[in-house]
Amino acid sequence: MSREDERSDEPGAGAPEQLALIRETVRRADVPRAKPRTWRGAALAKDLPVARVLVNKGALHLDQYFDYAVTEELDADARPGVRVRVRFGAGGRNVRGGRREGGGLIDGFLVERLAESDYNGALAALASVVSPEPVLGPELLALARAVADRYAGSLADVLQLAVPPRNAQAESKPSPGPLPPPAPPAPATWERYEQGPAFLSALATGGAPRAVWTALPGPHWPAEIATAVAATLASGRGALVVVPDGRTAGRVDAALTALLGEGRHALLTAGSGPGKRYREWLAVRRGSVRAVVGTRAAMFAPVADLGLVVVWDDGDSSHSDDRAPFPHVREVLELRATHGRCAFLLGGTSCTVEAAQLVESGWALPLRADRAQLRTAAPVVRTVGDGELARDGSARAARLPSLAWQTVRDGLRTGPVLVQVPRRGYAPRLACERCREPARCRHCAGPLEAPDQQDLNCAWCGRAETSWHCVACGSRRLRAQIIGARRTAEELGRAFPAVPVRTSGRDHVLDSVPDQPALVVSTPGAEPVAEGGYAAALLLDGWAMVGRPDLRAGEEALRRWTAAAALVRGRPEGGTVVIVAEPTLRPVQALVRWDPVGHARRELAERAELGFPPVSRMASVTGTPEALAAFLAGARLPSDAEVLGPVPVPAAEPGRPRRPFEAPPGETWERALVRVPPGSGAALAAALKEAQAERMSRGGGGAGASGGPVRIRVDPADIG
DNA sequence: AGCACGCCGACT
DNA sequence: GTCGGCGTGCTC
Repeated sequence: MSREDERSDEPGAGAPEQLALIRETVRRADVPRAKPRTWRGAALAKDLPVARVLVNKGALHLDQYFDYAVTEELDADARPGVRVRVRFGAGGRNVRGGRREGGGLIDGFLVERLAESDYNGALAALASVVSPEPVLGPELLALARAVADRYAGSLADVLQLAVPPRNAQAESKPSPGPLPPPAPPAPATWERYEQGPAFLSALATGGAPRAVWTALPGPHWPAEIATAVAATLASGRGALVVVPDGRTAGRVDAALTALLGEGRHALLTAGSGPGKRYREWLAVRRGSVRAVVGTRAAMFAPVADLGLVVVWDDGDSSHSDDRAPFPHVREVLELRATHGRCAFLLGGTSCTVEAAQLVESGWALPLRADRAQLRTAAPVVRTVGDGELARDGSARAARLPSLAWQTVRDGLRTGPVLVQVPRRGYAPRLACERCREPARCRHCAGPLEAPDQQDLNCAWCGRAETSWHCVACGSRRLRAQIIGARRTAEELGRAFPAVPVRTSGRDHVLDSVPDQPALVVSTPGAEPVAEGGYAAALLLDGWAMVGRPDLRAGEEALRRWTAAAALVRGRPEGGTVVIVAEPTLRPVQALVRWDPVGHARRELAERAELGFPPVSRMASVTGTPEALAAFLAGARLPSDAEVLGPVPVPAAEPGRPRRPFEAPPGETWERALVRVPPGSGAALAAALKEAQAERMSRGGGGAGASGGPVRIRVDPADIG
């Protein structure tokens, strides 16, 4: 392959002159088409001799197809969807003596075979077909295209996330034949939801319902997801389930196996290793497995005849990919449901603002249980606020209010008790000292910060605030919120010396704990499942959660609290939750009433009023001040776009690895936010992509005179 | 992004 | 006459 290419310019080879001739000819404007005839003497494929190739390079101005000539030798293997290698790069031009070299071998995907090319020049030949396995089908290509457009990213970048790296061993093994569709499953615990059985029968009969499902607390949701998958399989279609982490994937996997047996579904998680994962992916791609459960990369899984997509717990941050262009599972599955005409199920024990918006806009219908069902499934929730803590003298001494104390003691008589403690490293947010209203900028409503503990600045637009007062109560005093709960958990352990203490956290996550008295101390998200449900839970991270400097702080707090509380036994079995947090706080009230949907809807209404995502759409643009200024000056943003900032972004600390949107150590970068009203999101993404493409091709892209590259992120996660 | 072309001044 | 500086533009 490549050896042949490099040798072809040796003296005496007849082809170079001929090639030069062809090139001279096609460069003239009166010869519009390049019709490849020969390549270094090698005959071209007789039928459809042009291969349209997506070159695997992320740069945006390269976000286009390139045509290559298909030699007769590669004709049979060079089918649409296969991985190919091509020569790409400058130097492929007509050098002295008509030789052609340079431009390294680069990977790509063959997208299409054509009779002729619309390129005004001579085509280079396909260097090789990496493997005849077609990995990029038309549906996956269309999806990747839509995701790239949605996020102002390049197709190549998205495909890097969507198509796993090749493993020759996995390809050499044939996948087993597909099993016939199973019988439709019984609704089982779906009966607890008013629309549950109707939703299942719509799936089983080939329908495409869309639902936002507020799952009842308790252990049934993995089986409920499995039942929805089984109903879809019964209709002869495939199904895809995406969950936040491998542990959760394991639970849904077990539920699917229990319901459907082995061989009907694939588990796509990083935990299974690249070889096994690629083998499973291939089984899906080849149509021998019709159902998939996996973590976020599985959102692109090429399930044949997709009939249902499911995302569980869409508020979990790991649903957001950490590589460009940072697609979010919920958004990608929305695209799949819309384009592929398939059913959509978004489930969780809590409710994100985005999920509430899907219902509000009429795109999806709510799938909820009535209050009676909820009262059976949910534990009792009690609060202990600052006031009570202060009044309760003995509590202050023990650093734990007596209600919490009693709840733990009583719970330990009948089973394990969960204690949720905050993780380290939450930056405090400024709020009104009296009423806890977050301190916001009066111009753009961004969060206020006090970087030097002295002056107030807006984290979004950078404007200084010199005379802040609370918009809710008029107070002029601010407080930064602080924590002290980890020690409390340690003290609890000492107070019950006869009871074993188990911990679950970042580097040591427990899957489950037995149904025996124990104190289980866990950070949010790492809570083990208790086999018979927890007897009680103590949520000690109230302030840390609500005080995070993030737009989603309230929603995120409620999500983590409900996730922990959902592991506790229901009210009839005596399940009790105590949360140490101010009972007037909105997410605390929502937990007590177990009303995550109401909370999300209120947040949504506020976001709409303030012009926040997801009602409006935002994108961040980051780079050196010069690069950012040049980019914003050159971009043809939609007329309704509003630019906030720029503000300086913190540089990375020299020691630690750089986070995605930090400046390199020692450099000063800035960030601007661009926001558009509902309906202009696509126009914004297109404008940003166009401006980036123009910039890359003109300014040389690199650290040239134009000030270096800028980074674009649609739906930035960290907007304060 | 790479990378080669090409137009310029200094060298054998 | 030829080497190599970097500014400019293209990649099927």
